Amino acid sequence: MKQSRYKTYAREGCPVEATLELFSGKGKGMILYHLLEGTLRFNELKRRVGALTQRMLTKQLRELEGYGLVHREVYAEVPPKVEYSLTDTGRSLEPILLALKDWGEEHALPRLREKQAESAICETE
Amino acid sequence: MKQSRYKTYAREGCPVEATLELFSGKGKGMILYHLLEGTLRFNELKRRVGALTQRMLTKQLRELEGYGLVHREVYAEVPPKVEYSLTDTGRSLEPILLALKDWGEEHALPRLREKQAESAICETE
DNA sequence: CCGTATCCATAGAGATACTG
DNA sequence: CAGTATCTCTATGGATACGG
Repeated sequence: MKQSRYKTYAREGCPVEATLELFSGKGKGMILYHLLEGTLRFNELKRRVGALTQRMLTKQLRELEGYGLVHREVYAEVPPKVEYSLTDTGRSLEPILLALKDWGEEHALPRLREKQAESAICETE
Repeated sequence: MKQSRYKTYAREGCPVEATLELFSGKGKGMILYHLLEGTLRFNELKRRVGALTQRMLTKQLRELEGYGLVHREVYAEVPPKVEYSLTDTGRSLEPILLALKDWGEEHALPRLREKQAESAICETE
């Protein structure tokens, strides 16, 4: 009855999809990747992540915290200071994040540039 | 000026996000994962992927084809026969897919079960 | 067998303004 | 500094039903 070396997972409980869900939502990949560096304050993260609105950054961070991947440390100071860091579970994603980065640099980015070249007619501003 | 061993990527051109975009859309992870097995016909894929409607499966496959990750081979027969397989680029995602699967089995699935236990009050049907 | 076409509901995300 | 609060728009995906 051997028909596959890979286990067949249906939707409920597919480990691939379950893991991908952690990254679903704009910017989660980037956030996690930048936190590999170490602890970052909200605005440091915001600067690194670039094109994410404050609202979105907050939202994604809360979700990541909910997953137990990110730790949020609030300091009772004025002005306010909040630091974000990876939990152990979050850090265990490092191999995945680095693999995503490597693949992207090798395959995805070159294509993006092609596409940008195609549609370079617009938005030269 | 060393401040990070990791390069700082803004949104445009972040390789992590660029790679993640390939997986965005319901079922893409699962589809790619199952195609690691080898060539599959539409309905074989449908069975493995389980809770994906025909419409969605078609849509995701078209997008993956568009990314150049999946090859679609149509046979001019009656009844129709269409086979899907990974391109070389698609196959190069294998390390990522396996890493996602391994992480999921170790971390994500145990949590899912917790959550399901919590909300087990509803939908026992 | 392998899809399209259509309609509809919801979740995701942008812009912007305000606050402890 | 580090967030909420709205309000709006679009993209995503489910449920059919039909077609080559």
